Amino acid sequence: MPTQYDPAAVEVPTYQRWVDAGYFTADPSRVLSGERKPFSIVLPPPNVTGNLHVGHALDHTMMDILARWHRMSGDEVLWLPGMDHAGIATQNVVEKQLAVDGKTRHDFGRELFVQKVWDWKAESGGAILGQMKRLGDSVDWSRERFTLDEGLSAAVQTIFKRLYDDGLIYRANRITNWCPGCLTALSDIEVEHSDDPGELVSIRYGDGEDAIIVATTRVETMLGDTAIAVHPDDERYAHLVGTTVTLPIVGRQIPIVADEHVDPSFGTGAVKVTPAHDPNDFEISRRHNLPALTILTPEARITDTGTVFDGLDRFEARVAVKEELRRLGRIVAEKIPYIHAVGHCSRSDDVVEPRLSLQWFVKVESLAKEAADAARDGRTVIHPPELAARYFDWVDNMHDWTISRQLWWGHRIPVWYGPDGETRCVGPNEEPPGEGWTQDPDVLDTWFSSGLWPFSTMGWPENTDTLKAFYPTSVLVTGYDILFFWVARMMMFGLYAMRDEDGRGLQPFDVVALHGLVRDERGRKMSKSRGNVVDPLAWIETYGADAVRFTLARGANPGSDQAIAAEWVAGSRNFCSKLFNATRFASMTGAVVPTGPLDREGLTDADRWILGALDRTVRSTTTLLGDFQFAKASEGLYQFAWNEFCDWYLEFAKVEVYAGGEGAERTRQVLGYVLDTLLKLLHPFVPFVTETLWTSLTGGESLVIAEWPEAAANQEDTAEVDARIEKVQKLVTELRRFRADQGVRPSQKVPARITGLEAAGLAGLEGLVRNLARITEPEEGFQSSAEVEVGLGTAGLVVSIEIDLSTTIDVEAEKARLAKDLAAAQKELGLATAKLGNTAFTDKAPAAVVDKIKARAELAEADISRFTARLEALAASAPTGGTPA
RNA sequence: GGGCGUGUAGCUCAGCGGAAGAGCAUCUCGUUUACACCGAGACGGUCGGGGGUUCGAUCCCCUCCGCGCCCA
Repeated sequence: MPTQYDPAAVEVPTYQRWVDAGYFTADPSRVLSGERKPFSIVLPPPNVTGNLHVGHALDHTMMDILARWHRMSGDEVLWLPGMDHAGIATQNVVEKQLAVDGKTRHDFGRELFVQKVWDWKAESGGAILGQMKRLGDSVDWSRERFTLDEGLSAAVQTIFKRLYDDGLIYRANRITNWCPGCLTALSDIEVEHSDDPGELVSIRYGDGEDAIIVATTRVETMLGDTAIAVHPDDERYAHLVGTTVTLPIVGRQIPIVADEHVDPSFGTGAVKVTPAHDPNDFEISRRHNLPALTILTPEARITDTGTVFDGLDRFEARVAVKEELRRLGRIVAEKIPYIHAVGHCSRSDDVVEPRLSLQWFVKVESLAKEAADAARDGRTVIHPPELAARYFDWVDNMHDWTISRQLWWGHRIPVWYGPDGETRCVGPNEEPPGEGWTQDPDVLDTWFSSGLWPFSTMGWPENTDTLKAFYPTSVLVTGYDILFFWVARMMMFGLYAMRDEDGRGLQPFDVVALHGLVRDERGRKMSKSRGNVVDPLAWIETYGADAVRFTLARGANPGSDQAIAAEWVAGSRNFCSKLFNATRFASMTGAVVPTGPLDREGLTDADRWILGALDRTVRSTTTLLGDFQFAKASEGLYQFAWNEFCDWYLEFAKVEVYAGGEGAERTRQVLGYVLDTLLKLLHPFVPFVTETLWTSLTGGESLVIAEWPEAAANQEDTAEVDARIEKVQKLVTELRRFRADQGVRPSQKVPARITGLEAAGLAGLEGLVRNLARITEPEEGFQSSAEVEVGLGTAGLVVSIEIDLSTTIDVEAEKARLAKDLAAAQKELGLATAKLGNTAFTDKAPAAVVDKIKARAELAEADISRFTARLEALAASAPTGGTPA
C-alpha cells in the first residue's frame, strides 16, 4: 500500500462504477408503494454554454451532500440534472462564429440558423455535464432534461396558453429595457446596475423670465422631449404651467405641465420629459396625453428627429448635441464626472436603453402574491431565515415581467395573427391556423421555461409517477444572489400550475437553502477583469474532487459568503491523505469491522472514550445536515477524525495492539468499527476517498448504498471515562512540554517515576501515559534530575513525575516554564478573588457560578504555592547549573 | 436616498451573557515502523471606537466609524 492517496487514479473510474451500478437512478414506485420516503432536488439548470465555475462547485457540493446523505438514510432520492437553453447567450455564441465568415443569422434564415444552434449544442454545448461528473454529482442521468427538448417545450406551450386564457399574459406598448447590442428586450433582472462616471448637463429651455433649467445625463434625448414637468405646488414655476417653451435645436413648442411625481427638491425642480425613452417620463406622458417620439433605432442611433444628428450613435450624439447646445448658449452647468447608476445588459454589457416597444408581459400581481404567501405561511421555508426579507422585498414589489425576446433561439410565442387583425393563442395539441395567419416572431424569455423546471422535468403536464412521487421537491439549493432568478419564477409557476386535491397551489420546494458567494482568498468577489477567477477543475486535477468539495463544504455557513484559496484546498487534500493513512494503519494492524453491533463489554477507557466521541459526532453530524449547516458538520468531522481519532486514539490503540492478547483483539474491533462509521459519515462530503478506503477495509459493495450510522441506542454515560482520558492527555501534554523546553528529542526515551496516579483514578492508565510521553520505568541507578508536577483540575490533585535526564537540566528553561505557569495562576487568582470579594456578585449570581469561581480560586492558590515552592527549590539547589547526574 | 448584512489571532472564519476557539501562516525541535500531504511544542487577540443595561458583556441596547450587498 502506498503512503499517499492518489485521487487522480481512482475518481473517474469510481464515478463510472457508481453510474453503471444504477445507484443514482430514482424509482418512483418505491415511493408510491410507501416503501421509502422521497427526497428530491432539481438542479437549478446551468446554462448550456457554461462551464463549471467555483460557485457551481459549491452549489453542487451542497446538493450532493444532501442527496448522498438521504440515500444512505434509506430515502428514495431523485436528483434531477439538466440545462437551460440560455437564449441570448447561446444565440450570441453561434452568431459570433458566423461573424468570423462575415455572415449574420439573417443570411441563413430562421430555420437554418436554429438548426446551426442545435448543431453547436450537440458538438460543444453542455461541457458542464462532464464537469459535474468530475465533481462526483450523484444525479440521475437517466432523467437529464433540456429546457428546449420536446417535453419541456410542450410544458411551456401549455402554461402559456393557460396564463393567456386566464388573462395573465398580455401584449402592450411599454418602455422596456432594451439592449442595442443583443437587439432584444430584457427583463428587469437581466439588467445590472453599476455606478459609472458620466456627466450631468444643465440646459436652459426658453429665455428671460420664462427660462427653465433642466438637468440630464443623456443630453441626446432632448431631441425627443415633448414636455417639461414641474411639481404643481412649486411656486417658482407656477406662472409657467400651461405655457409652452421652444425646444432648442429642434424648434418644437413643448408644454410645461404640472405633475405630482416630480421631486421639487431635486436639482432645479423641473424635468425634461422624453416619453419614448424613460419609464418615468412615459408615465407622465400618459397622465398628460403627451406624444411619445421614438428618436432611437433598435441599434441606438438617432432617428426621425429631422436634425443633422440623425444617423449618429447615441454616444456620438451625446457629444454633438451638447456642443450644438453650447454654441447656442444653452448650457448653464456641467458636472463632470458625474457618478450615477447605469444599467448594463447582463449578457453583452452594453448600456441598456429604455425604449418604447410592443412586447409580451406576464401580469405578476396575483402570481407574486401567491409566491409570497407560500413563504409567509411556511409551505416553503427559506433558510437561513434572515434572507427571507430579501425574497419578500422582491416578490412584494415585482413589476410585470417582460417575456418576449427578439431572438430566434428559444420557445417561439404560440400566438398567431390573422389577416384581419385577429389574435389566437395556440395550445400544445391544437393545429395552428392556416392560410393568411402568421406566428409572432419573438421567443420567450429563457426563465419562462426554467420557471417550470421543478415539474416540467418530471413530465408535467402529464401526471406521471415521477411527479406524483417527487413533487413538491424537498429542497432547492442556490445562491442568495440569484434568489430572484430561480426562486421567484419557479414559485410563481409552481403554485399556479400544480394543485393539491383541494385546488390549493402546491409549492415547488419545501425548503430553499441559500448559500453565499465564493470569493478569492482575500474575500474579494471573483471577476474576469480582476483576474482572480479560480477554475475548480484545475483544482480537481491537482488536489482531487474530494479536496475541492471538502474545502467548499467547510466554508459553507448558511447564507454567508466564503473565501477560498489553493492552500486551503491543499489542506483538505492533506485531510484525505490523513484518512488514507489512518485506514492504512488500521488495515496493517488487522482491524476488523464487526458485522453486527459492536460488543461493548470489556472495553478499555480509551475504547469507551473514542466510542463516546464517535456517538456524539454521529448525532451532531446528522442534526447539522438536517439544518443545512455544512460548515459545522464538516468541521466537526475534521476535528473528530484528526484531533481525536488520529492524534489520540490511534496512539492509545498502538499500546493495546502491541501488547497483544484479548485486549488487542477488542481494540482491532473498535478500530474497525470507528473507521467504518467515520467513513460513512464522511462519504457525502468526500465520496471518492471514503469509497476507496471503505471498500478496501470492509470488502463491501459500495458506500453509496451503505447505511447511515445511528448513535448507539443505549449510549453509556462516558463522563467519567472522558474525565480520565482528559487527565491522561493533560499528563502527556505537560510531559511533552517539559521535554520540549528541556530540548529532549521526541524519540528519546527517558526513565521516570510517577506518583499519585492512583489517587487521581488513573491506576490502569499508566501505560498510556508512559507510551505517549515516551517515559520508561525507573531502572537501577535511577536518579531524578527534575520533577514535573501536573495539577489535574482539582485543588490538591497532583501527579508528580520524577525524571532522570541523566544530564544536567536547563535550569533557566525550567524557571521560565514555571514562571509562565505561575503568572497565569496569579492572574487567575486575581480575577477570581475580585469576583468573590464583590458581594453584588456573590448575592446575585447563581450558586453554581459562585461555586465554580470558588473552585477556581482554590485551584489557583494550590498551583501558586506549588510553582513558588518549585522555583525556590530550583534557586536553592542549583544557582549556576543543574544537579550532577 | 431606502433596506439588509458585517467588523473576533498575520489571513479566512466559528463562538454570541458567566474562564477567548479552529484551520492556514509563523517560530523551535524531530525520519519515534499509519502519515514530512507528518508528529511534538511554542508564539499570537484591551473580540472596530465610545456610551448604556447587568453582580457580570465579545455576546443585549444606543451611538459613531469602516467595509460589503440589494433596491432606488
